[in-house]
Amino acid sequence: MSPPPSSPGARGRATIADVAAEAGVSKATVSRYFNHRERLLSPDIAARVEAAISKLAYVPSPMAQALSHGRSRLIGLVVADITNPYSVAVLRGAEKACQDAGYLVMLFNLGNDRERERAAIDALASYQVDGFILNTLGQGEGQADVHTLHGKPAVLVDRRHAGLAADFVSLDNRGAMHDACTHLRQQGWRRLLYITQPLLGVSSRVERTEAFRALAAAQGTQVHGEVLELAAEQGDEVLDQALADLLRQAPPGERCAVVAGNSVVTLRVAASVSRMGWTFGQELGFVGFDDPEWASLIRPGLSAVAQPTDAIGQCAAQCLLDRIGGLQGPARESLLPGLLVVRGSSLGPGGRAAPG
Amino acid sequence: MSPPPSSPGARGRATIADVAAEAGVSKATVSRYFNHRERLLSPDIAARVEAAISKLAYVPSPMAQALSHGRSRLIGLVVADITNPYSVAVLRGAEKACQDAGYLVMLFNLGNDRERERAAIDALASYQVDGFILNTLGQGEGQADVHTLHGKPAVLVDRRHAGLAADFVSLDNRGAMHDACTHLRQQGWRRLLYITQPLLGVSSRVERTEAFRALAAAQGTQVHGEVLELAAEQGDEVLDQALADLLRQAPPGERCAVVAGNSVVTLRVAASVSRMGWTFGQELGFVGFDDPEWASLIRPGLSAVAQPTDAIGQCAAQCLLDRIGGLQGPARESLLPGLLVVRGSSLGPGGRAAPG
DNA sequence: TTGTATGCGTTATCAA
DNA sequence: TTGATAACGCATACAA
Repeated sequence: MSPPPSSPGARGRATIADVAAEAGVSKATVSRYFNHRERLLSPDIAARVEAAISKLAYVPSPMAQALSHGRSRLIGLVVADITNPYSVAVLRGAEKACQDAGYLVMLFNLGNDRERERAAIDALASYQVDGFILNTLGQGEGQADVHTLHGKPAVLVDRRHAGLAADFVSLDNRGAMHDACTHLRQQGWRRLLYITQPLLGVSSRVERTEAFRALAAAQGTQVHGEVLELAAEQGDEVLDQALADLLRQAPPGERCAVVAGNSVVTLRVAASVSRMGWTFGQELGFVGFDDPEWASLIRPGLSAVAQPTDAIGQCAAQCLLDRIGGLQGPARESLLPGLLVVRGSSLGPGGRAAPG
Repeated sequence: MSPPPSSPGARGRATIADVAAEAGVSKATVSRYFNHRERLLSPDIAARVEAAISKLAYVPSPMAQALSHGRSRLIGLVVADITNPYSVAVLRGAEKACQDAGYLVMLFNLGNDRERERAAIDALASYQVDGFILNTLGQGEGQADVHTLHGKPAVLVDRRHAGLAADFVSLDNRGAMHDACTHLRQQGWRRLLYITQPLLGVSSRVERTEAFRALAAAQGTQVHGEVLELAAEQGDEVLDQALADLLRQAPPGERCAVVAGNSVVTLRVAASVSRMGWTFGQELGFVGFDDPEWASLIRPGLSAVAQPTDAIGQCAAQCLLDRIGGLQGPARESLLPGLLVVRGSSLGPGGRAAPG
């Protein structure tokens, strides 16, 4: 209530000097109260400092700390496309983990403009972020290399980076593809078409495609596998034609199914099937990567490999915090398992779907 | 190539002192080059400074600038629930506008925990953000008041704040509800049920509900309107029962339709209709607020009021930047119009849907 | 155990 | 027009 000595609150918040004056000690002592508490501070002094702090509602300025000590308690998060539900889901997990650890997240959305990746990292670095979480293309003009990170640790999410020896967190793409294809084969779908967005060197797309090809090859004559790269620019007729071809070229009695590389593809496939007047699980089997909220609304329910997006985000954040904490050693790799959710789209005629 | 005088790059990036030494001028001169360029700097000195800057790839430290000058070029963005697609869509527009203006966004997700609103703002403020974009509940323990904002300007998105005289940007809820209800009535749907998430004092929900009630009342005997608040905790049977009741209680020949308050509700209604074995546009008419990407996949297409989320985000950011730029005056209010997208779900038996 | 002095990178005030 | 110098808020050697 009574105005403290050095007029805090006069222009903004109380500073360490205000607290020092209020407690009748030096600024260094107040600083020590926060940083080296028990080790070197006498109880009575500590009590006085504490009283002054709570009286003035003093909170240290992270900006000033960053300038002085070098640590900002800021995490830079670069995301290729915030429109992508996957990015958002990961973002959510990562942001929560950072928050819990006392870090704040600075966001930079590339809007799928790979040329801005470098600029994004530089901008974030200029704010002295303690580390990066990167979910980007990892290609193009301003490709990131070790030097780009300004000596700060980084963790890659979902997409590997050619010249970047950083920790990596992602879905176990190979395992997930295995689960999806095995399930389809067991349900009697013999002719598989994998549809993906254009690979463009994006590691997750490449890995899934390669896993699909490897699985089809390993099945020998039992399974016939093809791959279609479908670009956003390509009209719906391209997809419609591809699906029609798939069924037409199948030998009599060989049932056809589609595996979609992500929910963007799933959406287009669902629209196409609707246009053709087909029903999933009848003319065409289906399993998609990603499990969007509307998957169960499409009759008779779309089977999907659900990604543990929240866990991926939290794991990424934890990895990074470990590194910020000083953890040394070679780049680590965390591959989290997906969860196959079986619905009607992938069941054979006599099959039964799990509830939901 | 040759090591500059004061060893830049030795420990991190070049500083203003390095540039000053390289150019043979004082730090103040270099600072002036950035802040008061043409006004008070001789051409030859400016040229020398410029050369040194590009040679050392010098970039001013925003942290140091913030400490000294008070401006951080940081925007604090508090969002109630980043899981909500609406929040993300707005976030996207806002982040882009901020980026274009040279601002970076610090993100804080409340995860629907209204008690953390205060903590969120404080945390952001401690980083000296220049302003806030708030999409929160605006209620609960740590309710925000003017003092909470630490003297920084703020803009409210989608949800008004009781004790906060800040600019406000949102969908024109009344207009959108008018469009939705008028369209339904014109198509012959006479018995309307508005389903919303629990109001909880959230202004957008309250406004839509009030608008619905007002419209129904204004229609007199032509339209019968009811409201259902559906909580996430309530089981599906509650919704199923409500829809069944709606139809059962309708006089013979009076067709029933649902208006959904947002895409969360839309999802549940679609699931319920699926469980009942109904078809939209037949047993039940439908228009929903928000136009999710899967709206056209639900047969025969879900009619919706699409929000201009991107514009809302950009408008919010621009409002805030205006204030940061010093704009005075009373709180402004920007109500952006929604776009009614008509699909099969709201058409009468003889109606024709717009393509898409 | 505590206080003094200095640096972190920048801007602003005041002289020159 | 340019240069010293003092903040900005904090942490840390170093001295006491």
